[in-house]
Amino acid sequence: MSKRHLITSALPYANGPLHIGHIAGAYLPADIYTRYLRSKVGRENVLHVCGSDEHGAAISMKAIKENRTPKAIVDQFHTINKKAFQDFGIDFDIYHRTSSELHHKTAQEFFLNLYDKGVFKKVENEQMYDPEAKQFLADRFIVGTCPNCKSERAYGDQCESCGKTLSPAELINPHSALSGAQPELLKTWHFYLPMGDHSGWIEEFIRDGKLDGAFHHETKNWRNQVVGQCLSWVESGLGDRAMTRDLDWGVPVPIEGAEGKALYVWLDAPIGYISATKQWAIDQENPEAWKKWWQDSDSDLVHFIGKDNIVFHCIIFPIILKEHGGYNLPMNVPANEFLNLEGDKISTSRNHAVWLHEYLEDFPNRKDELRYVLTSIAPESKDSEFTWRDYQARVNNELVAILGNFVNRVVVLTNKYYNGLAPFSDTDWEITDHCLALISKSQENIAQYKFRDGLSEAMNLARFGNKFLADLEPWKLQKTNPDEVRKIMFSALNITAHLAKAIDPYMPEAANRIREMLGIDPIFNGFLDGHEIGTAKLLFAKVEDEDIDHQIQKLASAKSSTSSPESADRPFKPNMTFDEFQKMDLRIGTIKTAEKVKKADKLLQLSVDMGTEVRTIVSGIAQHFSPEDVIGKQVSVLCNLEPRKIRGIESQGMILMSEDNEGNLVFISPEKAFQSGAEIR
RNA sequence: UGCGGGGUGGAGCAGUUGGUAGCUCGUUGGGCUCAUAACCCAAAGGUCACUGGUUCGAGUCCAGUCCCCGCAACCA
Repeated sequence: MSKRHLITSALPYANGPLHIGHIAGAYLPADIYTRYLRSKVGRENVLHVCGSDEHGAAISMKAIKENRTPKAIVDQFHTINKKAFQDFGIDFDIYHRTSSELHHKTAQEFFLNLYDKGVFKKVENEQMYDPEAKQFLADRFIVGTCPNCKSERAYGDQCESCGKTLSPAELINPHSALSGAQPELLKTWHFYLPMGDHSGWIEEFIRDGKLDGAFHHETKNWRNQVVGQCLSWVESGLGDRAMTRDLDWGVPVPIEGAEGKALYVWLDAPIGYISATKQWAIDQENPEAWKKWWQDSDSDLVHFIGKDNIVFHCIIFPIILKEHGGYNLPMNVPANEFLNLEGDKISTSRNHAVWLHEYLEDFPNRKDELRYVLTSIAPESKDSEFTWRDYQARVNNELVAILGNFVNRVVVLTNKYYNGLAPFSDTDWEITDHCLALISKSQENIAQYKFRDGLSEAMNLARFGNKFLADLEPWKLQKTNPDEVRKIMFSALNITAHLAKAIDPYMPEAANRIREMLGIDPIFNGFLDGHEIGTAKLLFAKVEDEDIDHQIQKLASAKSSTSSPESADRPFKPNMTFDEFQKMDLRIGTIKTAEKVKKADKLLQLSVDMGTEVRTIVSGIAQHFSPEDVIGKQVSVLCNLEPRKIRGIESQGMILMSEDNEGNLVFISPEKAFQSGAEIR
């Protein structure tokens, strides 16, 4: 009986659509791995689960900002993303969601199990509460004066001026970053996971691949960045981590007296893999079937994720699974690095992204082209980059010229010489063995999570085919030795059939089209005498310059257009009184000196001549202007802003700037040279 | 500055336990014409970021320096 394989793909967060970075990072490698395994050990022994992650403060905040309900937001993106995955052909057995009742129940059961075992520490503390927004505030959402250095810009978790770690209660004059209201200190309590208690076995698990002293997995197949990041966490000491939040959007903590508390989203989300499996089992009308995937020792668990998720999947979730007991721990967590786009990182807020659903619209019937390119450049060991020119080059020079062309020549020749009836001959074992060797090399690479290498081995089969034809030149021999040509074409057809198998996990549609042309099934045992093949159809079409130009333009205009989510919605602020306006002391100043502030990328320290005095002002413009650029410039200065220490330097005012949608900055300057200190009214 | 990852021919990347530096694309020359001006062959092109060290021998190990990316911080 075959081993079973349970594959999970990171649950996409349901607050936005999917882009190519998500696909290249987790879903495409997971899909390739799944397809490979299904062909190897049978469909019934492989399960691939995923779903929307729909909880957490970020969705809650987005809902408040957009004046919608959290449910409306997650419904919207769950639907969009589910459809995009389907259209792209990611082979999930189920795409579930964490807002479902089944998930809530599952997560609560999990929590209770650990709670009863005393795994959590209940810690009482006082936490800031925003009476206007009516919610507890995360530490980062509280601003106040640092008790240590008196900086007024300290956050609830840390003061950036002196670097001291703080708790919100220590802040002097704290206020909410949400509403600006004075937060109240209310008593609350939370359950914490003392991760430090587990660091011993976690370290052994990550470093040596051992669990409870016994062999668990091969560490050499784990990626550097995964092992490195986990060990660095362990070495710097695992702390206590709160597993509950004071939040009304999430899985309620199922304990009496815990009303208004929800499970921490990172506790709840990975359990989503389990509840997804349960839902799948229910859909199969075999509700207990999920257990064999999660609990049988002959089932392998693999998590596909991006690098931002590493510690949650390699440290926190394993602790939870092990403490619960009876669950398998991951055999591998092949986390990818990040994919950049046209020289810049992908950014949802700046709309610098290639959205999956838009690609599918703009390039209909070209899923495999994107799968090919994203696999070729997958950020397996370091960040990599997608450019549209590269996409075009890879499709035209590799997919079209090497793969598509080879298949086309074979099918065209067979039709031409034999009227579509495959010539029958003895199997050339040298050729066949070579094909099988390439296929197994390709598959070994997949098994070791080296998808780029595996794809390249599959492509080598097409290269081998082209060379085979060029070396033997059947089109020349046909006139003098047609018998020999029959042998050659029989082999060429066999190579093509093997090629379909080799590319199947990577490009399932192209593989199917090859099989259709050859008239064969996925399980192929050689051509029989009298086998009929179909007519030649092009596997891939060239990508034209204008398509690429269009995409590049689209990216450029997306960056500056108001369609970006950040800039689209910038309503005017409420009216104020003339008195309030008069409180502002705005004047013209002239920049005399400028220098970069040490240890801060973005800060310039300026001295500004205000006529009667010279002021020191620290401004966050270092990435846009060098000191030489700004010396001598006349600018608008807000003079009576409360002085503030930034990086230890007191800033005595604020330079007024304007910023466009691309993030470019300009000074607000007088239209001609003017007297320093002149008032602006 | 803290943590992690990385710096290899024009571009994108491999280089396992140290032993003549590889792959894909591009470039140049040639061949072929069955094929989506596709395919095949050949060539040019690298002091493996830098500096020291260990070694008979280092891209590969050790130390230091510089640079890039992500996270963190900063952006009054």
